[in-house]
Amino acid sequence: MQAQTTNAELLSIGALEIRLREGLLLAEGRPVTLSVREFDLLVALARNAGSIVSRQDLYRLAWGRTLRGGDRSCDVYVHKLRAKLDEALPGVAFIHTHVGFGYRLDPAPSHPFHNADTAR
Amino acid sequence: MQAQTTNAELLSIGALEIRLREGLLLAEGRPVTLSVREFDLLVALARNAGSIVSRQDLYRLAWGRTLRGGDRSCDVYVHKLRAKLDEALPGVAFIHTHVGFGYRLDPAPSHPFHNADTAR
DNA sequence: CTCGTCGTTCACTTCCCTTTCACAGCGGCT
DNA sequence: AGCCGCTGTGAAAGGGAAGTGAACGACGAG
Repeated sequence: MQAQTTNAELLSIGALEIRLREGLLLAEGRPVTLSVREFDLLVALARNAGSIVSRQDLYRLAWGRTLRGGDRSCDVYVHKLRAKLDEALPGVAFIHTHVGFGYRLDPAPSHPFHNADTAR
Repeated sequence: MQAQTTNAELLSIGALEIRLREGLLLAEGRPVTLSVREFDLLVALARNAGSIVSRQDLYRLAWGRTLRGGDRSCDVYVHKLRAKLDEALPGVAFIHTHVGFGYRLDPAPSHPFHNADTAR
């Protein structure tokens, strides 16, 4: 269910390859530049891929301390991470928001249908 | 008749899998996005699957307070939940109405007959 | 010193959730 | 038929949660 064994040195999520030792992310083989926080956040999500992770848990996993009330850094970094992932792999939604619960990492096509540019 | 032990971490109703800790619902393995209220309502129904649960009890279980007379929020959320479940698993009726008594969760094929494409 | 990156926080916007209202449909009862 | 209670359903309103751009200070490289 997880992406890999907990202490593996490699996590694979869809077209993403996370090399833990090196702190390196590959998207379809192409390297993606992430900051330390961004990388830690991605790892925290990837280790629980398919499951919803609360902000509390995310913060504890990626930052190593407890989330204080009103702290939005989690959201900000999810945004940064999304931007980089979307740039690396447009059309694939990786991070899904579950309002009131948290975030979930899971590769899925962005907006398959419902597009229809029947123009107007 | 229940879906599982009361304090299990997982409830299974037909093709539905409810992950209590995460607040996540899976329909045939596919994640379904629910709001907090919708999820709590589903859990309340699922914990009593097969039995009729009164609005009073449903409200107390899902909202945590007592239902005031004239409050329709219960009905409204049953409707929302039905919509999402039907979208996730068309052709399966999960929530059944028992007029004057309450609602009952129980997976069943919806309207096996009643073919009706008499056109028009 | 100067520049650029990073992490954090703030302010503002946008979207979603919840509640409530209003009306329609359906039985049952008189 | 007409009345009435119960449920289904769409939509408006308000509040709260998440998205987003930018400022600020810290830090390391050059």
